[in-house]
Amino acid sequence: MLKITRKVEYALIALRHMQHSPKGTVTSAKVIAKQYGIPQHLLAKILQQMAKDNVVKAIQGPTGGYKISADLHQISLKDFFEKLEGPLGLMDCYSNSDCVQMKSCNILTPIQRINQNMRDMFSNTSLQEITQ
Amino acid sequence: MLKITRKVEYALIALRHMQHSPKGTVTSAKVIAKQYGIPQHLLAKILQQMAKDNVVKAIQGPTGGYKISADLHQISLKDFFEKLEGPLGLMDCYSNSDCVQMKSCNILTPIQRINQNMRDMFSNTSLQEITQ
DNA sequence: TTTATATACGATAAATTTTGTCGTATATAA
DNA sequence: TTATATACGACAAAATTTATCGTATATAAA
Repeated sequence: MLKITRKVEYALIALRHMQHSPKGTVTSAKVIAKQYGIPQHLLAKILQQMAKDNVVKAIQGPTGGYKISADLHQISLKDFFEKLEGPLGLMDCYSNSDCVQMKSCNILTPIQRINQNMRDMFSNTSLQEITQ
Repeated sequence: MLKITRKVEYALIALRHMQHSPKGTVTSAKVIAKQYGIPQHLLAKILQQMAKDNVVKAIQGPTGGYKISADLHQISLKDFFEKLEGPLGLMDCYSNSDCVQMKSCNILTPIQRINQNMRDMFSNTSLQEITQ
């Protein structure tokens, strides 16, 4: 419980790797996958998604790869997580709302408080802080 | 990602229910299960575990059930979560440590910081605050 | 003393989510 | 033209979560 997924983990590893590469460098999914023992195809898909989200830029063809295109200071961890995994919440009822127990649920409000704390925490941390 | 499990959810619901019952009352798993639409057998097991953890006390036989036995002010959400689900960490490497990528992992330190923030947050919240 | 109702607990099954693979298409540098 | 990269949907495997089942034991009440 309360774990980040491999998807997010791999994304962070890739970002941090690129952040520490010489400026202007393009890094292929293959290189990162090998270095960190990540399934190459899987990492590629994650990088593709980040490209769609305008976090990285993809360069095709041989000598192609990815490079960071966003200002990581400007992206909160919350936004990053949500781009990759959807709405952030301790329970599904926050994003889903089709819970039949809604009416009788007695912990909605209290959980909401913790939830807000968590969201605040991730809102106040930038991607840069993680990958720097 | 970053979700609490049903197990924890059900545990909190049960605790909150008991907390709001007249003092000295014993509540059976059945009653709570029915009221909140929780699988009865499953809830029973969770309550049994909480009994082992000395959070509630079990009374056997007909008219039996459970009642809160601990001072919920004294139990942090972190301890409660960990009693039910084991060590709390954003990634498995904190509890597991048999990760082959350990050496090459580049996000261990940064993740550790977030992790600590999360643990602090849950350490500084008492069960009472949730169930009150 | 019998019966009904509760907890106790291990085994197992179902469901869901996460994680990873495969195949094919397209772009492009050499 | 070829080799190597991204693009992307479909699918499969694995892991985890969630739920069920069966049987035993305790005990209050009839």
